Amino acid sequence: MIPKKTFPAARLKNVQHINNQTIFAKVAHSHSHEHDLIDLRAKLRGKDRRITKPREEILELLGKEDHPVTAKFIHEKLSGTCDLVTVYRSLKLLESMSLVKRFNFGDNTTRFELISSTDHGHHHHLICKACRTVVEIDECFDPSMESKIAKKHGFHNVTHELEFFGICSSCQAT
Amino acid sequence: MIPKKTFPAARLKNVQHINNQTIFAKVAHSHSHEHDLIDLRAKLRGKDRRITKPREEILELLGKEDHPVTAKFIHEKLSGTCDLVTVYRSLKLLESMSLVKRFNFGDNTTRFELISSTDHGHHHHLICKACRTVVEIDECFDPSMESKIAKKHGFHNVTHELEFFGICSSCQAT
DNA sequence: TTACTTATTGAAATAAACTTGCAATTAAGT
DNA sequence: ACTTAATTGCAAGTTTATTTCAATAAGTAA
Repeated sequence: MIPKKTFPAARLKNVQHINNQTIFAKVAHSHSHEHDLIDLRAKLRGKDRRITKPREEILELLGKEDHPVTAKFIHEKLSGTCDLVTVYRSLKLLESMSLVKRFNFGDNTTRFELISSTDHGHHHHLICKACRTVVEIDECFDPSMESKIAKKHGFHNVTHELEFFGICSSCQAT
Repeated sequence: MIPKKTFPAARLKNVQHINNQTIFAKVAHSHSHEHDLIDLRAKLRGKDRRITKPREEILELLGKEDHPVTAKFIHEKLSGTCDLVTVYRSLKLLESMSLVKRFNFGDNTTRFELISSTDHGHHHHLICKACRTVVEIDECFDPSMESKIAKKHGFHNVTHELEFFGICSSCQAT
């Protein structure tokens, strides 16, 4: 909410700056890129589900993105090929098929990211509170913490969402 | 979103079950309870800001709650004493004064919690994906991880949001 | 290919969360 | 008590996401 006001332009255009981290991510993605479409076909087969142009296009677009993006962003990028409603519906489907993961960076909009085969979608983000630049983070804490918490409170299938927030180097200057 | 459909009643009533953890939290809160109002007065003084009934009431209500609650929930609890808009505005003010913290559990609604003097608002939650029960978590990972990430990417003032999700013991049965 | 079945889409309406503008109110200094 | 301006309430407006339903198109079988 705070950055929404302070940097409307950045939010509107959904700018996501490039740095070493993201370039790396981009390379990693383009490798598994066409594999995702095969995955889509495989998962849809024999399930009263259909392989449609919007679904393929959204998956392809996500494959090219370095960071989680909003439904609105996808719709704009696809400019006219399908309705925003279809984007929402497709993302929900792709999520249910574990091809896409949903993120929330605290600005009241959901972002979606392709689940890469390497980390199974489990990684975290470092977000600049000023300009909303996103950096992908590989590090994670010791998984024993999770199982300890699960055991302590009698929960099963415990997972976690972890995001880091701060001020990036270029925003520190200004 | 998924639990929204599966358990509409739980979400509607904003049910938050009681267990050992939450009872503990309640006790801890009621101690610092009146201290928060003093805090409010101190922070508002000499700043062209006013101590108003809605602000006091919201702070008092949050002091009695064990878990983050929505603006809507606060408005309903306060039943008619002030408008929902005022709740939103007050929460924003209280947040800016570091008296309240904003949380996002991935269901498209913001929840607010009083920042306790003991942990300075830094703690995490374990949320049941089925019934939305919330448990307060004291554990956190080694802070060196945070500084490492900050340094690596040239970020300053790095903080984090960490939430755990799973299925609670009573939902496992059903 | 053609026909058939039904999942999927688009468009409009709806819902929910949150914000904004403005006149009326009220807290706080004098 | 008077004055000033911060705050509130109400109505209207945004934004994000979902639902309804007729039209479309994907997959299957002849």
